[in-house]
Amino acid sequence: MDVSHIFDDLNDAQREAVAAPPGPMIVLAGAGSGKTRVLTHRIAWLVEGYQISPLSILAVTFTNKAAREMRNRVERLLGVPLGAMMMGTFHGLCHRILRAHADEAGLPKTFEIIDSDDQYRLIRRVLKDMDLDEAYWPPKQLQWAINSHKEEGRRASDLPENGDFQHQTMKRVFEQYDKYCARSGLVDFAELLLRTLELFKNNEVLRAQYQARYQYVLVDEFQDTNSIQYQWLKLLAGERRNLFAVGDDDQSIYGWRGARVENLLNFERDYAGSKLIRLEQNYRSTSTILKAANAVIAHNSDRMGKELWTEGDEGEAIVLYGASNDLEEARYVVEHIENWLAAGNARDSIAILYRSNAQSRVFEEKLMQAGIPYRVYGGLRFFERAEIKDALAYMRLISNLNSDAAFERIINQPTRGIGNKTLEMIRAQARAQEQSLWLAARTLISAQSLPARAATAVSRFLDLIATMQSEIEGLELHEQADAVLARSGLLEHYKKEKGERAETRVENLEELINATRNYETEDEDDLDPLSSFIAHAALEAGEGQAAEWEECVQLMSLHSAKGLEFPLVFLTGLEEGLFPHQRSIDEPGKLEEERRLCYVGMTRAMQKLVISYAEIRRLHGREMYTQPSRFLAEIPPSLLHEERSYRLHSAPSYRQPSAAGHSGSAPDGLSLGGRVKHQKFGLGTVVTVEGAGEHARVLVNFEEVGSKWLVAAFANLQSA
DNA sequence: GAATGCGAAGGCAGG
DNA sequence: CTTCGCATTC
Repeated sequence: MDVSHIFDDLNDAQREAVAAPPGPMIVLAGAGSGKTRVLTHRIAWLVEGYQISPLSILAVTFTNKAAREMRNRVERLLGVPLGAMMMGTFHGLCHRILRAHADEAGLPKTFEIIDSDDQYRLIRRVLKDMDLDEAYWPPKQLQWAINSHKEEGRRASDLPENGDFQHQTMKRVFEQYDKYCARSGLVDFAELLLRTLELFKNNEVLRAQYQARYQYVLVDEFQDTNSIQYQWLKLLAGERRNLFAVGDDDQSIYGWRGARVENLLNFERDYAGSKLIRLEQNYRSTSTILKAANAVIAHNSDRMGKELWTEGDEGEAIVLYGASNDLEEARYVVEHIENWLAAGNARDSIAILYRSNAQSRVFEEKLMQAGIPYRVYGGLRFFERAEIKDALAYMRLISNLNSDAAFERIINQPTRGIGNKTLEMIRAQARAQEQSLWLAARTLISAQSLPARAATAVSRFLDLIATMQSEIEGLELHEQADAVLARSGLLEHYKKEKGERAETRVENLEELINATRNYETEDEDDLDPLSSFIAHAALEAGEGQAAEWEECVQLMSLHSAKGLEFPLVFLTGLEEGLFPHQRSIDEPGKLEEERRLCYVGMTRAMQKLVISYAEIRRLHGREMYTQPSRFLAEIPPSLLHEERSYRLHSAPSYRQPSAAGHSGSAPDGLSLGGRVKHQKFGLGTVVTVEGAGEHARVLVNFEEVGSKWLVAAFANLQSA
């Protein structure tokens, strides 16, 4: 048998990983070391070399995009379609399993997936029902807490009974929230995973069935798995222990989302005799870029150890640009882009990376002025837009009348004379009877307990939904969508609205019909097309903008850049407080994650890397003095070519991040993160410095009394 | 009940 | 600087 097409273009380490005998195995794959190649070739080798049926292989990824790409590449390698081979995201796979075994999992057949926005609304609803003040119980925090618990495999009933008041309340909200979900058949993202894990844990028959089916399990981006995902994988792999995990501890950047790098270390402990292979040869970047990235990441402790190298050229020095302010930073970046383009390079060879999405605006303005097409990743995705969510809510309600989230969203959208008062009565009824809003509304109408006007409006609405439900039955999916948009009055409502925004909304709605037309129901789904599409919309939020194939400069956050590569990369906003982010500075663990983020950013660059920072940055509508990021001082100076804006006030200070670098402008001795002592307030940390000289104000976070704004000239702060 | 205007609060990363 | 809830007015 000729298997040369599988092994020929692999290096030794890659070949060793691909050809390894079945059994537990970790591939520690550095950035640009051919991770996806190893995964795809491994699958090809299992199929051709070991004659494993593709149906016995399960490949798990984190994004739909990665799953699609893997499938395509394996198909190309093997030259045959993979058909029903299981490849997908954790969430997508769990969704399928739960659909197939809704009964066993204790879910209604028609359960629907809610995204984080729906979840947020729902939690606020619960808080209101429980008479809790949002000011004291921030819904965002509760949402975060609930999700974290679920990601660790804890349910409300697992929380201790005897915590303090805060924990007690948290527990109650959690309980109420889950009750609400159960009542309306809602499943959030974390629940999707937890439910499936519990199903496997508690149902031996089912577990055995899946273990028998998936004899080989492969995971991509293993460092991003959370606690239950890892348990899930272990359960599936079972006694056979054929778990092939690919990951990179240095690229673990989703700790805030529950990801556990420790899983990489636990793997070796849990699977005695497991094999570990390092891929350290990089095929992406110049040696200069790699040396710099290696130097930065070396400042982290708790690494599994890995150093990238390349046979490639040294390449150009990394440019480090110190700008006087954020506008100037953007000006420089755009100027640099113009030169690069003038040299004959393509626009899509360029990426501008930043820590937080808010930073994109300045770059957008300057690019627009220069007439350079660009594309911003992130931000509002297609299926997250208000008008699309409205349209989907109609579809959701039609396919599941008990969907309260959908009901609330559209009962008065477009306005049909049902106000808060009426809605509140329906809610009260629903709460009292523990039934869905739909049922509650019906009850109220038949009991004639609503005012005449409201009753007419509500029964009109109920009739509308019921009529639509019967009208669209049996139609093609896109005809259903079309009918829903027309009958609901949504399209008309947005058409009547004036302004540019309304126009894009109408366009988006039309795009939604296109999306339904192109949507192909997944093979093994036994759902009706409409429900299938709704689930698809929740699981895959879609691109930030409708696909424009014009060649564009790419703007994106560091997080969304993971897995991508560009000849020219701008790594911007390297300032203390921004990158590393303020909320990460005090905790060593979080700081290391920021450093990994920096490493991810640097290793995106193939030929040229430009790093920049600004001395003054406008943030949240305030001008702030900033200090160069500590990460800059971690790059060997010999690899850098420094350029600076002539307007800079002071000598470069990034070499000593802790020293007061702005003696000319910032008040003496006060630097961000510096420890100070105030006569009355005691010890504290400088959080923000604003203004200069006599007018300088500082925000100090005091240990005893919290944050206070002080005028530096009068505060008489001593450095401590 | 709907439209408009005001003040307070929140502000990171992503599926 | 924005968004969102709330109160006021129509």
